[in-house]
Amino acid sequence: MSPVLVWFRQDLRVADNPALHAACEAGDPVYPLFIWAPEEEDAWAPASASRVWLHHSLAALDEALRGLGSALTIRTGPSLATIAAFACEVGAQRVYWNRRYEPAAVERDSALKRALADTGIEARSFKAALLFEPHEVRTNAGEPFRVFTPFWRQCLKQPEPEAPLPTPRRIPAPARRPASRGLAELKLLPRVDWAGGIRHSWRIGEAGAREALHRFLDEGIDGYTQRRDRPDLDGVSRLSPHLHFGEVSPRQVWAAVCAREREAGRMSLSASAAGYLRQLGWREFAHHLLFHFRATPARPLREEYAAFPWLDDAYQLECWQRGRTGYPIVDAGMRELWTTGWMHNRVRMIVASFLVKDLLVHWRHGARWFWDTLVDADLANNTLGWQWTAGCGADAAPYFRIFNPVSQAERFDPHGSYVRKWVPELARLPDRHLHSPWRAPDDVLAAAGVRLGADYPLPMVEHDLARQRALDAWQRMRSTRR
DNA sequence: TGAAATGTTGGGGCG
DNA sequence: ACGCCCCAACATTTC
Repeated sequence: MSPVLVWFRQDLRVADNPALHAACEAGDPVYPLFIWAPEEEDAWAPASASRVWLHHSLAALDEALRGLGSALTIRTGPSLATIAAFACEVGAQRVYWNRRYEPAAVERDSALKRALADTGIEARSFKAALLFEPHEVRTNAGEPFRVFTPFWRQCLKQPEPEAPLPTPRRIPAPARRPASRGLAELKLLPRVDWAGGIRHSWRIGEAGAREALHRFLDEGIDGYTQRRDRPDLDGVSRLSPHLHFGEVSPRQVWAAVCAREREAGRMSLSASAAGYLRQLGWREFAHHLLFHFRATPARPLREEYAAFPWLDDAYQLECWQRGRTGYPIVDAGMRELWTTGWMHNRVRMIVASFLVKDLLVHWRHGARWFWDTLVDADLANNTLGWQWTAGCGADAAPYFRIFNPVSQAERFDPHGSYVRKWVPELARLPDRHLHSPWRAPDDVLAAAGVRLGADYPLPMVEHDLARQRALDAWQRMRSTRR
């Protein structure tokens, strides 16, 4: 008998779980373990919305494990001491886990591996969260990639991602269940329950992830390239939180998309399927960048941007956070985020551009707010997204690419149904005035029951002026560099 | 995975 | 018939 610990982190699933699968192979007792150690995540411990998700996802994992004859043991950190004590307690000589790629996790895990080896415990880690390991994809010069397209081309030249592993038929259980903390003791749920919108918007856990994937394959993927930029339509997979917590693996998504294309009788991937897989590619790219450029959560990859003259007005930041900027598409997005823990990606770009360029608030404040409020908050994706918007990251939008919140709204929410859903006080405005109510004639506003400045704010900045101000600030940064 | 400013072209109205 | 202007449509440049 050689018991083995399986340390769960961001891989809260039983299907296609390499660490769990390997642990079950020999028939020795398996101890599924989760350790709550937020202080080990540097400044990026799971925040409010993520904790809600984590709570329910752990409950779902425990249930799935029980269905397989096992159960989840919950302990609190620090990780090293907890694992060492647990291994000693149950006589385990082996600890298996699936790899993470955040700087703090990488550092902690490798220290842990060494420390365990010193005490004669075998530690093995597995690839589970990504299709391609960040250190295995390199430019011809042996450097990490900084541009997405060549990165993804290189990935597609690699051997095809492995087929997903099956769920273990049974998880060998020890004779005696080890002591576990109760999930409630972790206090992941808020004391004042504001999380109803999140619970209502999602089915959290592995079964919910599978359901979302199949819904998307059945009714979403065919029109993906046409519909993916339309927040008013139901055109995206909404898999991001499930992927973040590892309730579904990118390998499973990859395999399911390819299988569906074969069923549809296609010889090669449709544009929509390829376009969707390319989005998984952005996720891979984000992890590649975070792994190789570890300071980027706090510092711009393009160092000249460290000198950018941000304004950082706390009141303006708060208007943005609360969805009271006076730009309907921005406010709709920020309110969708606050209510559901998620925002459509096109709208993320619009609100991010507004914060960083129209308000000149440092992208780190935006990144932090997203970190607190998104159920899919992911350090790699969040960092890439904000540095992309701010123009200071890898393959970033040039700084002068400034979104016009009105024309973006007119293009991507043409009938206004997205704005009407999240900014109901404007719902009765006609389409042509909905996205720019300050330009509506008084009688139109009156007929729609809107008093600007009372029912809905006036624009906090004038976009044309704000745009020019941002370009000026950028010029100033460029001249101080010399 | 922009937007605005500027330049070019070509059709039509008009004297 | 011709030159001229206007302007929309499209292309290019610039931020």
